[in-house]
Amino acid sequence: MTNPHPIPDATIARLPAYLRALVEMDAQGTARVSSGELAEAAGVQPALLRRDLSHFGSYGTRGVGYEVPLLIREIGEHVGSGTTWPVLLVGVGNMGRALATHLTVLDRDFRLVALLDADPAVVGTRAGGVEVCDQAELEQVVAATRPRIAVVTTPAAAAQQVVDRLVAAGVHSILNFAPVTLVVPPGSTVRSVDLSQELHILAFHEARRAAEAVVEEKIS
Amino acid sequence: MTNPHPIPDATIARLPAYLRALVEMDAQGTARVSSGELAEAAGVQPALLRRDLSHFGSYGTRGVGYEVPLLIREIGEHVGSGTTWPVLLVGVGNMGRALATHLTVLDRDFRLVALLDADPAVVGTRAGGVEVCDQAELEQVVAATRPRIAVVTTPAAAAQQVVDRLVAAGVHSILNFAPVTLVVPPGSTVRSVDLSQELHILAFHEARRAAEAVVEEKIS
DNA sequence: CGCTGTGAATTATTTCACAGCA
DNA sequence: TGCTGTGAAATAATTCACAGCG
Repeated sequence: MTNPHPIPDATIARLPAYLRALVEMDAQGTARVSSGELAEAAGVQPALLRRDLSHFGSYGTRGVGYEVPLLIREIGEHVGSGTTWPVLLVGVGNMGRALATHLTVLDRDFRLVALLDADPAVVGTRAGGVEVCDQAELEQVVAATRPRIAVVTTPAAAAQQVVDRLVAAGVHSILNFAPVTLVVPPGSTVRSVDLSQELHILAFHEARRAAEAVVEEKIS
Repeated sequence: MTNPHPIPDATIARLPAYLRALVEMDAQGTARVSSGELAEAAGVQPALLRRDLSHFGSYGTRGVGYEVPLLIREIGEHVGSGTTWPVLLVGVGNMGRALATHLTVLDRDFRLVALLDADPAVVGTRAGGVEVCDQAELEQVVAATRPRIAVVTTPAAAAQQVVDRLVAAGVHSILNFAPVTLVVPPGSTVRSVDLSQELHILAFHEARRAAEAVVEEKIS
């Protein structure tokens, strides 16, 4: 019923970075890594990497390290590499178009199965090799293409409504680029990426640095 | 020297969401909010909102709540609203172009001051109202336009080198969209946004949901 | 010997719950 | 009265440090 070890969210969020580093090592012909090497490539502390992996099992050899191909397989299984996840994208503006292309070109684990937009001028055009359908037909398109993940790049005002419809239609994993805080019922997952917020966080750090520079100047 | 209260990173990361919710409320003519209302709009618990704000001072009125315009001013000051931050973008591919437009159109706190790309075919074209310069001239462009924040949308292979040059040139805040783990010296900040990683995290949750559905089926 | 896996300690973050003020 | 601000408690995440194994 409840899991023996609920895997920390923070761990899950780091798995793709480990996997990427491993794939790169594999491509360069590296057969084994120590936790120190892999941790450095992924930008974390060695102990944290070992702890993260330990949540899933024991894949290393003491005194030696990890077999790269084995670890790729194990982590890959957890983050769903190998499977090809069907993805729906809603909102084919600048950003949506760029993401559609990106997705189609760059990642073999995800396949764009449908595009939706509310603007009649955009419906019927193509992006990432897929024709844009009318957003009004969201439910039918979901039923026909059965996406497991949706990317939302609509204007902020439309996003919550779109997400509600997606969830009702059975799409429970959503990646949101619209600048709004979205709510979904438990059992569904939203992750949001927000350019403006990211920049404001950086601006906070910049402002902080500027303030410190002033203090240092006063001291000297 | 060291700060009296180091403000938690987690708090900083939430400030932009609070600010956005407040700005929306202000636009709708709401003059006051309780922590409960604002917390709901930002998708957090009321106590967490109050704790976050308390790191900066005491802006509310007991028994009443917060004055929306006052709080906008206070939070805005911390995340650098009001100032216009000059931003440089490196790597004018699909994604770079979309972000350049996005940035120019959507946010008054940030201004695109320069674009760089390594591809001679792209140099000289325009995006977001700015002409693309040669990436080889990064140092000169930085010296001339003095960006405080850089957005990196180069291919993965080029990103670390670009970041090294940016940091050396005095740009200490970087938003990375390239699919690599970047390292910067202490005193600089990188934040990374990675489509593929985000999708893999969602895939993990999807896989988990699928597994649970199977378990439930077995029980019934 | 060297590196993994992991208890224990530490640090960070969130939530509880209520005193205190407008 | 009702809501803020905040000690204290609870929870989550990370790091230390070392036993244990190949």
